[in-house]
Amino acid sequence: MRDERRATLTDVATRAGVSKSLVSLVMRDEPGASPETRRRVLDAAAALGYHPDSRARLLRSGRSRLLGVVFGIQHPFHADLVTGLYSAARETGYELALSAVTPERDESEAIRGLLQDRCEALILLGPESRTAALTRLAERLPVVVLARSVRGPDLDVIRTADATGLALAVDHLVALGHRRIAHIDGGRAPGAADRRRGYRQAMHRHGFDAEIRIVPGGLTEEDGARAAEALLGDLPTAVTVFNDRCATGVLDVFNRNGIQVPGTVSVVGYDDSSLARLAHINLTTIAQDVPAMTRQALARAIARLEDTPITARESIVPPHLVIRGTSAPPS
Amino acid sequence: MRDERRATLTDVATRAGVSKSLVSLVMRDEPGASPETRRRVLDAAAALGYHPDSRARLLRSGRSRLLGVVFGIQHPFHADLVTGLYSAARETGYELALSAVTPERDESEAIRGLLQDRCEALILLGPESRTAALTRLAERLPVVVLARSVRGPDLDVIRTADATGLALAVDHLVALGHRRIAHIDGGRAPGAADRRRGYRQAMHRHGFDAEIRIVPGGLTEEDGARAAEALLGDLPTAVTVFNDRCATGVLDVFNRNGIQVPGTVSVVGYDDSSLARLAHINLTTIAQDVPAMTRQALARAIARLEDTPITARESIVPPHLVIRGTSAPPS
DNA sequence: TTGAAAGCGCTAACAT
DNA sequence: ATGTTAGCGCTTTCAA
Repeated sequence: MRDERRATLTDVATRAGVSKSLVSLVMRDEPGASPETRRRVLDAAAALGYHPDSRARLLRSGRSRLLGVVFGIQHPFHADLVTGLYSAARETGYELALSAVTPERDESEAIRGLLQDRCEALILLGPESRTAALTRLAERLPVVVLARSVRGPDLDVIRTADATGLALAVDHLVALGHRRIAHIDGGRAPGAADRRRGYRQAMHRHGFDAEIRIVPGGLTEEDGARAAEALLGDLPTAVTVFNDRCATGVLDVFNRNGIQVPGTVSVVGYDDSSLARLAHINLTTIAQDVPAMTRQALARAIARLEDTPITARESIVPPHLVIRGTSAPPS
Repeated sequence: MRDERRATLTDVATRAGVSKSLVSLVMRDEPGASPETRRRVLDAAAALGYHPDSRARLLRSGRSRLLGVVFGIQHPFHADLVTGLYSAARETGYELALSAVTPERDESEAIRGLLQDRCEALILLGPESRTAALTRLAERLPVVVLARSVRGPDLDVIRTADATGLALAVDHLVALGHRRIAHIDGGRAPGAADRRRGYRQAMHRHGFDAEIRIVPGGLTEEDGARAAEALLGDLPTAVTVFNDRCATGVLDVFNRNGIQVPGTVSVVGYDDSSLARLAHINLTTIAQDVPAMTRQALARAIARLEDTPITARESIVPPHLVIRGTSAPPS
């Protein structure tokens, strides 16, 4: 069974008693074949279990219609973005080729794989590569950077207004009556600098310069746990955290130490990842607009490929606050 | 820059002043070209920035050397498996093609994509498809099922001895002095039935039939949290949980309710996912041998493709216990 | 509406 | 050691 050669276009043509060209047209849903022929071809194809060979197709047409996506497999928010990208790719005529960054497979390797697959454009999720490397890459093919802020001549960037996001968090907490608000940051992670700045500016705007307190954090639960421990000696009444994953580490340490959330300390995360939505976490957080971001990323990549004129290289998507159970007035 | 046509084999041949065949040989590192020619070709290729076109190559050679991998993008343990698969694929001469299952993209769609890419074999991580569908698929190409137990004529299965895993967990707890040990199960998830059975058998073996208590759980933090709440009214002294993710939900609810872990209740997870290893979670768990499983999965797929004789269709990898901080003698 | 022929970039079989 | 030829499965002229 497995050894039967796959059916080819020629097989279908023979069986349907027409030329290859006609079969080609029909398979691509192009006009130019009579309804009668169309039906015959379709029948023959079905009977033979024919599936077009994308490689040959692409080889001939000189295009792959493949968009490469580089993502961090350990990163929950990237999972959300990939989910969005798949949805956005529907009906565009382009396919996604995934390439994961793992602890043992770095970004350049992930990118190399996609280039070899002849992807026409690349979408990079929170890439760690240096700006110079990204710029060089963008000389070869369109590159869309998602969820990281970079400036490069040929780079398209779709990102959240991260500073605004943190301002929303601080404003929310201030509105609740907080003023001793700390920030657990993301270190050198993409977006961390902007979020730090947003926090600082918002605190300043409210006249709480004296309360500004930035604790070194990171992107993982572990980083959050460590940061929370550092906070234990001198608790603020509220904490904004770099991301949801880090925030769960914070919550965990607070729980273990009998610190009520939001009773004693309020916690606000960032990303609105699936983590935050879990009933027992129920984290107040800043939501990045994943559908908008992924739709735009795809649209941008395709526009570059099809030479559609584009004005802005950078697109900044506004975030919004999602109030859940970890924020309340100070006691 | 971007518009320059990519260099082809012919370009390199012209530039090096040799035939295409020679270039082809050199690029594939095959013997049959003089060192002098080899150098000239390599120089020319470098000068032109030539990269072989894998599609054309594969079209011609009739093979894609592509192994399709279907995984759940929201599933932390799958992330570990994919990481292992990438490492295992190094130096095999085969490449991995990833296809994700997302909330909006089901398994059959993920598989369809890979088939269209002309993958030669498929590796499915904890597939949800029905046995009949998997069997039908296996008629078309070699299929290796990872981390799920299925029986089908042409299916290769690599999985952990899940019943043994739960026996290890129960034995460990019994050795510590526990006898009121509950199990939060995984419902209909892959592996759940075996783990339930392992729990039941181990309890029976220790003569604790009267203490057998199975609580409906699931794969997510949420499921774990719900199950833990169900337990609150009548706490056992120890709980074995379907997987680590679910166990973190359990831990969280216990923390919130002031229940000491492991003081009041011991908790043992399953998977040894990156989650369990986090310092602040520090979960005692059953480790699946990811390197062994992924190495075997790859080897099996390749063996099928190369008609290497294989005796067993099913390979059962032994798990082992990883003792961390969530298990201790009952108080 | 249909078909014949050329060729995408490459490898394989066969010459030399 | 090197070159020539044919053709993988498809799309794309172009002609009928």
